[in-house]
Amino acid sequence: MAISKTFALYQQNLNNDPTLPKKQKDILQASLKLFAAKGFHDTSTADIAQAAGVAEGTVYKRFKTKDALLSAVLSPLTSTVLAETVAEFSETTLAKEYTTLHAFISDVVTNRLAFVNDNLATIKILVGEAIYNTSIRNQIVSAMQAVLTNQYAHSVKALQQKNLIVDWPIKLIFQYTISSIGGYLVKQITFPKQVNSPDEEAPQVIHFLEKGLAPE
Amino acid sequence: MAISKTFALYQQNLNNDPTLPKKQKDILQASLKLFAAKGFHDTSTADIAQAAGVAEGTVYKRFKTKDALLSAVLSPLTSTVLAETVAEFSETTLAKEYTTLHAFISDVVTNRLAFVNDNLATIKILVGEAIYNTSIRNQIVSAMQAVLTNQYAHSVKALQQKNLIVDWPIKLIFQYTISSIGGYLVKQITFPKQVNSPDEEAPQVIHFLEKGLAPE
DNA sequence: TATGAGTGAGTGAGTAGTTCCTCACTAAAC
DNA sequence: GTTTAGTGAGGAACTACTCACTCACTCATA
Repeated sequence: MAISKTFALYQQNLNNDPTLPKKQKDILQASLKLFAAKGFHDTSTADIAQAAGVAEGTVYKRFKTKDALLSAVLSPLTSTVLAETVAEFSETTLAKEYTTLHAFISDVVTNRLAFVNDNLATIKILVGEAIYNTSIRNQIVSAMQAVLTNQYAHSVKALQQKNLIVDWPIKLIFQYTISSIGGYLVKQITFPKQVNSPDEEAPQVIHFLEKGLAPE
Repeated sequence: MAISKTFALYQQNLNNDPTLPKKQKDILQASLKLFAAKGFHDTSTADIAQAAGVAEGTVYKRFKTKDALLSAVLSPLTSTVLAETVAEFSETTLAKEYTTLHAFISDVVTNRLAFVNDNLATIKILVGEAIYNTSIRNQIVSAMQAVLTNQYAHSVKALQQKNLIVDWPIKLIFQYTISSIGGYLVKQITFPKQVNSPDEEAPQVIHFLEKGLAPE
C-alpha cells in the first residue's frame, strides 16, 4: 500500500489531466466506481477490466499492482490534502486572522462540506481502507495534524486571545468541528442523492458550531 | 448476510453464555479479533481456524457459512440495539421527561460513550461492513430511526415545549448528538489505548452539546 | 463388571472456483 | 522496421466449503 508514493503517482494519474491516455483514464474511473460501490477487496481486476472496456493485461500494463491502482485512485484526494498541508508557507490560506467567530466557522465549514461533497466516492474508499489499514490511517492522521498545527491552531489561538471563541484545548475544538462535518459525510454515504446540498446544510452546521464554541 | 436471523443466533451464540461449547467460543473470539484487525473479507476461514486452535472443518460444523459467523460475531451488538429498539414498551427507558437540558444530554452521552467503549471491536466490524453492504447499513438506519422516534423524539419534544432546548428539527439535534459521539468512536479506533476513558470524555462532550443545543 | 453398539464433536485432505499477475503474442503508431 | 499499446490464455496461490473418517465417550445389555 504505497501511498507514500502518491505524489509521483499524482502527476501521472490525475483524473482530469487531458494528456492522460484514454484507456488509463477509463481504468481509473472504473476503479473509482467499483471500489466505492463494492470495496477494494471485493472488486477483482477482471471486474475493473470489464467495466473499463479493456483487457485485464492492459490494467497491469498501466498499473504495476492492484495496490498501485488503489493509490492512484486515492491520489486526487491525498494530493489535495498534501497541498493544504504544505500551505503553511502560502499567505492566502495561512492562519487568517478572523474578526468574528462566525467568519471563522463559516470559512471552515463551507470549505470542508464542499470538499466532502466533491470527493464523496474517493473519501468513502479512503475511509473504508483506513479502518483496517494502519498505514493509510496514519497518513490521514498526520495530514490532519499538519493542518491542525499549521493553520487551524493559529486562527483559533488568535480568536481565543480576543475572547471570541471558547477557551478549550484547540484539539477539542478541532474534534467537535470535524465531527460535525463527519456527520454530513455519513449522511451522504448513507442516503446518497436525498441529502441536502452543502449550501443548504452549511448554515445549520455553522449555527450549531457557533453556539457550541461561543465563549462562555 | 442474514442478520435478520440474529435473534435466533443470539440465544445460541452469545459470547458470555457459559453453556456454549468451548470451541465455539474460541471460534467466535478468534473471529472477533481477526475481523476487527484485518476486516471480514481479508480474514480467511483458515486464519480463523488456526487462531482458534481448531480444524477448519470444525468452524463449518459450528457455523454454516462465513457470513453466518459474521452475524454471530455481530449479534451481541445487534441484540443490544434490538432490545433498545423494542424499549418503547418499557417504562423505565421510555421517553423520560427531563427537567433540564443537562440531565437529558448527560444521560444520552454517558450511555452512548460507554456503549462505544464496551463494544469497540464489534462496532468497528459493523461500520467496516456497513460502508459497502446496503443491507447492514439499512438495518443500522432503521434501528436508529426506531430509537429516534420511540424514545429520543419524545424527550426532545417535551424539552422544546418547556423551551429548554433549541427549537430545531429533532432530526438535526439527533444528528449533532450522534456526530459528537461518533467523534469519540473515531478517536478510539484511531488511537486505541491512548484515548480518554468515557468518564473523562463525557463531561467535555456534554458541555459542548449543552451549549450548542441550548435554547436561543 | 465387561462388552459393544451408537453418537457426535472434531478432523484435514480434497474440490471447485476465484484471485492477482505474467508473458508470449499481435496490431498499430512512429 | 522498430517501438509501443494492447491482448487474453494460463499459472500459482489462494478462497469458501465438503465429506469420509476417527475416536473419546455413553449406556443398555450380557
